[in-house]
Amino acid sequence: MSPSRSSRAEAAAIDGAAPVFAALGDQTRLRLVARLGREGPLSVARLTEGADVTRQAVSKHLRVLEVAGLARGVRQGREQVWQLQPAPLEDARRSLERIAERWDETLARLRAFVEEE
Amino acid sequence: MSPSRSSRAEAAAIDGAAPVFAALGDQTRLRLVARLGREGPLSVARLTEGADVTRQAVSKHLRVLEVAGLARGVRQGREQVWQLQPAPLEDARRSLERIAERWDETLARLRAFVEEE
DNA sequence: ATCATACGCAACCTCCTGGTTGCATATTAC
DNA sequence: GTAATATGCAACCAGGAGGTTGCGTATGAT
Repeated sequence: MSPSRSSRAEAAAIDGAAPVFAALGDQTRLRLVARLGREGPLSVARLTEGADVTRQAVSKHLRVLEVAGLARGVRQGREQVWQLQPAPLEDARRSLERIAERWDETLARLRAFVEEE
Repeated sequence: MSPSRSSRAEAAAIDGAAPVFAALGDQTRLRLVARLGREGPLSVARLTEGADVTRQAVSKHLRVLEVAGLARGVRQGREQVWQLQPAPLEDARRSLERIAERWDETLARLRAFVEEE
């Protein structure tokens, strides 16, 4: 296994994170995610209350979240109930952690380099 | 100060996070961020090597990152050197943490509710 | 049986995004 | 001074994203 810097696996993880961030990168959608986070599984209708767009728009956004793996919807009677899928959220969070951590290392290296002059 | 659930401040934090996620939600851009994280400040030219798009495209992406507050570029002679701006990255990470945490609470509540039946 | 509710599908529209190419400009190298 | 390098600016283009409206359909309530 190659050393810590820039492994294939890490590059793949980063590429995989992009769609998740893209899914989170819309205000309406991020609000949906936040609401699902604190109010638990919710139907499309209930999610539409409080969102300032049409039910159709909400449905579309939920579909996008589903494709990104961030949420899942199941039919219950005549309503479809959506819930968060925490795994990809965690992965995304870890990606950010890695990048920030690397940046700290980089800054330390640069400082050391400058001080050698 | 209001209690922990859904404060104005938190809502604002979430809304503010969306543009950051949007900026990270593009593969080319996320790769740039990752590279800046591990290789430190880099010029546009050096960032273009290794990116599979034009220098112009890279420049545009850097501009987007700048608007989102994620990176900053300074002129040094004839080249412009870009570096990461870790604060918004941290904020975004914290937003995800909050959502995940809330989700855990929600699940716990639901489990308790179901068991009461 | 009828009515209301909750939803999906499809068409459509507008605007933004990611990308390119061409040209102009400032800086460094020779 | 001249050539090469590093970048910015502007125009342009194709496609996708977010949104709406209209309609159809399944489920639940009365």
